Amino acid sequence: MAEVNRQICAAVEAAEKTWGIADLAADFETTARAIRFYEAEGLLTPERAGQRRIYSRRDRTRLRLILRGKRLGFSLAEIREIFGLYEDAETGEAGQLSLLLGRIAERRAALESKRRDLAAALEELDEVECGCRRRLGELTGGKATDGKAAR
Amino acid sequence: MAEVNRQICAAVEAAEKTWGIADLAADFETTARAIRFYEAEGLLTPERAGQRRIYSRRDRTRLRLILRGKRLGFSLAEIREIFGLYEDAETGEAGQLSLLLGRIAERRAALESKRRDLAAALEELDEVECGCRRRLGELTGGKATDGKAAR
DNA sequence: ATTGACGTTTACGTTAACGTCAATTATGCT
DNA sequence: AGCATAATTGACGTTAACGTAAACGTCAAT
Repeated sequence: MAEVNRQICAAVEAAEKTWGIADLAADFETTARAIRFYEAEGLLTPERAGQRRIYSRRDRTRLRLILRGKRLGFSLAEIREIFGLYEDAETGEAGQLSLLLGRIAERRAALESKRRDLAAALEELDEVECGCRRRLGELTGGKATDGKAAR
Repeated sequence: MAEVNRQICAAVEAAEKTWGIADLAADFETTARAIRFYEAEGLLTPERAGQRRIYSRRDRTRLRLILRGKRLGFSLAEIREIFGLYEDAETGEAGQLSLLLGRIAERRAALESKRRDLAAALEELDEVECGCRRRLGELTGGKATDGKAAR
């Protein structure tokens, strides 16, 4: 039994580094519950050592993509779709590949639309900050130090 | 009666253009229900003509901000907070204004973090597309090297 | 043999952001 | 005046994305 475990450990170490679910949760600042949920949604497929989940470097990459997608406002369903797209890009047949390029173009359009939204938001924030600084200058400048008359 | 209506119309036109809830829903590709919900959440405060809601240009701007925020993955609570920030920038006292600059900096950090996420996502999409095109080229163009590729 | 730390499954609870439907007004048109 | 159309309120339903709790397994160290 312990013999078998040592063999497995050796094999795993030789093959690749792995992590437990708590490690992932800590490293990515999420929870074990969330990670299991993503698995239930088909977004992660970790190995098993008996009952326990064993996460590889590939699983970590996936999780990073999931969380990034979430931060960008994508639903798990959309993220799953994107993963399918990534998958197809590697395994797809020629007939599907040109179709795939279309889906990739859609994704790109969605992302660039989001980029425009982001740029607009940043720009407006700039304006707000400018107005805020100007107002601050008026309020404090007109009281004690009367150096420059903002107008 | 028609006379009164004409007067009202004239007054309204002179003052500012307005819209009904259905107009807004159509223009922004959302629903009346959602718009009412945003109001209930304190994100919109349209005028009233008796029962009915009357939306000004300012309300439209607000709604645009709301929807953009949502597309960027912000919750309505966060959006409400941002609105409060915008509000304070105009009405705030000097003591609050420097505090406000801090909150603005936080917002900016959040947005730029999101921009990095976005850039990374676009970059990876590029890689996927490259791989996809390469594969497509191999499958349709090159059949000399069919050692393990084709079936 | 027990304890304690971690992990698992199952199941029900929760929150955000609306959708849906019903019952009422209000408005515009004829 | 009468009717269709549109808007409002209120109530309940729904979906996504987990949280939370219970009950159990496992393994190393005491």
